[in-house]
Amino acid sequence: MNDQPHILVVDDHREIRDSVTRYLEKNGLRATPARDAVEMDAKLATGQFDLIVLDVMMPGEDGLSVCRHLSAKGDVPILMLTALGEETDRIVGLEIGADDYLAKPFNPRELLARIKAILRRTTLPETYAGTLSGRRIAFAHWTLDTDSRLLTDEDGAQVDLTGSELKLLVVLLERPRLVLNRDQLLDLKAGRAASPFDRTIDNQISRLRRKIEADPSRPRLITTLRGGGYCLAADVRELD
Amino acid sequence: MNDQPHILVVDDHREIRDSVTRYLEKNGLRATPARDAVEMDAKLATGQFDLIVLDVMMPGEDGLSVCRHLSAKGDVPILMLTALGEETDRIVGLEIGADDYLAKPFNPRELLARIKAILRRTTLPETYAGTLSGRRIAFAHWTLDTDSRLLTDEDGAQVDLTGSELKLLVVLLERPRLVLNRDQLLDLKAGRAASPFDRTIDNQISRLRRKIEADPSRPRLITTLRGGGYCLAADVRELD
DNA sequence: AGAGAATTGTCACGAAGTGTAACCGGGGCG
DNA sequence: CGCCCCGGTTACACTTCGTGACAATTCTCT
Repeated sequence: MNDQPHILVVDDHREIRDSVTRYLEKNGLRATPARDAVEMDAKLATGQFDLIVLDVMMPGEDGLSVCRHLSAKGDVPILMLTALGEETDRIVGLEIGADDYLAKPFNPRELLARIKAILRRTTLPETYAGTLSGRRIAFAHWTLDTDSRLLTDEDGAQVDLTGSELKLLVVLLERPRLVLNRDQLLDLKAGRAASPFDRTIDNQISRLRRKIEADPSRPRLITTLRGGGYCLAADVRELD
Repeated sequence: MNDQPHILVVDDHREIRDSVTRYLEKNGLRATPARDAVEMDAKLATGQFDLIVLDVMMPGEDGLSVCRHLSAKGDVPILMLTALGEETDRIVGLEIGADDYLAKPFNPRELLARIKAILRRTTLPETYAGTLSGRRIAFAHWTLDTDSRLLTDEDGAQVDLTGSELKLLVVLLERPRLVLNRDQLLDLKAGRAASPFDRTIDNQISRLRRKIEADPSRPRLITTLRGGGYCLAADVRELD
């Protein structure tokens, strides 16, 4: 069981990425490197992170832009890195949602200190209270209301879900078209690791399909990838 | 069974190209040589690669320019080779998107070590079913929906595909009228190399034909080129 | 707190998907 | 004309999945 804070290090320079990752790990944190915005998104989708260290200057999607997106969602704190030591950049960074800022070149110990400071400020157990309350999510011909645990058809037919069916469905809905294996699903849904030959998720999927698929023997919404896992094959949009 | 990482080695010097290719293969990787940017593009189109080793100095399109294009697409990591050991080049290389850099002349073992390091970092948890999700593709008298894995006739008749039939069909649909041999098909479909006497693809083709050909004993859509491979003989258009 | 109901995890068995081997048949070439 | 190479297809083995049954756990209501 590993409940150390998990840090995602996003920087396009290998040396910085790797040395930061190693340094954080040596100091008792978990750290995962990502090369750019694309890789970052992939890792965010399949893992749980407590903080993102983000370089401002990156090819592809720029750090500032990434930061704006992330902080709009607002669920993971951000520490920005930049080569420019100018005050204006600091202001801009903090304005668009970063939680702190550090100019390159920096002392790794200072980085660590700031990471810990942010974690102290932000570690509150509201992590997934937010994801399961007061949301309405539409996908395929269904609308899900997370408060009442009720799925409503476009014809008005209603199905209610049990707690764990709801969690599993939300995990899938938050990652449409992404292939998730049983380990990841169990981790994201229940926060625990799968034991070998664990068929829990299969069963949950089976029960969920019985409720949401038109023909549960020919699933179209939740598809199976043999040897891979499961995938929500539908477009999803959040209502408010 | 071979799902070793697949490396594309791009260098205009035959000796380097070949010795690197051989060395990587001796050490348990798959490696394919390419002489220049043109050949590289061809191989990328008909194979699935996990990393590209790219020489900076090349006739035709220059390595730096190639690298910029590739990293803009951003789906295959790059290790740059250069004869110049200057720091500026290193920075430039990394800035435009290379994942690592190695100066010639280099020790093959160091190259291997760096390749493995990049692969460790970039092997994502489980990527999008990317090309397999949310698409509708029309060809001949069929329409394929990749989400539901369903082929629909113009009369409305429907056929279900299995996961691997779908993958194979999409590989073909993305390369209409191009002859693909068994190695290429297996690489593109499953990311692995064919073992000698591997009849996997023949079987998949047979199963696919049974589902999509009007007369499976006289295939019109997927034609065989004796000694060559298979070819999708139909026009394809993507719907949205 | 305890009884009963609902939910969830585990086990087991059958079904389906996929790779491998073997056999068959056709066409080209000597 | 017969051999041989190559591809088509069938059969089968092995793995992975789906799901009913039941046990364990949690929830609810008194």
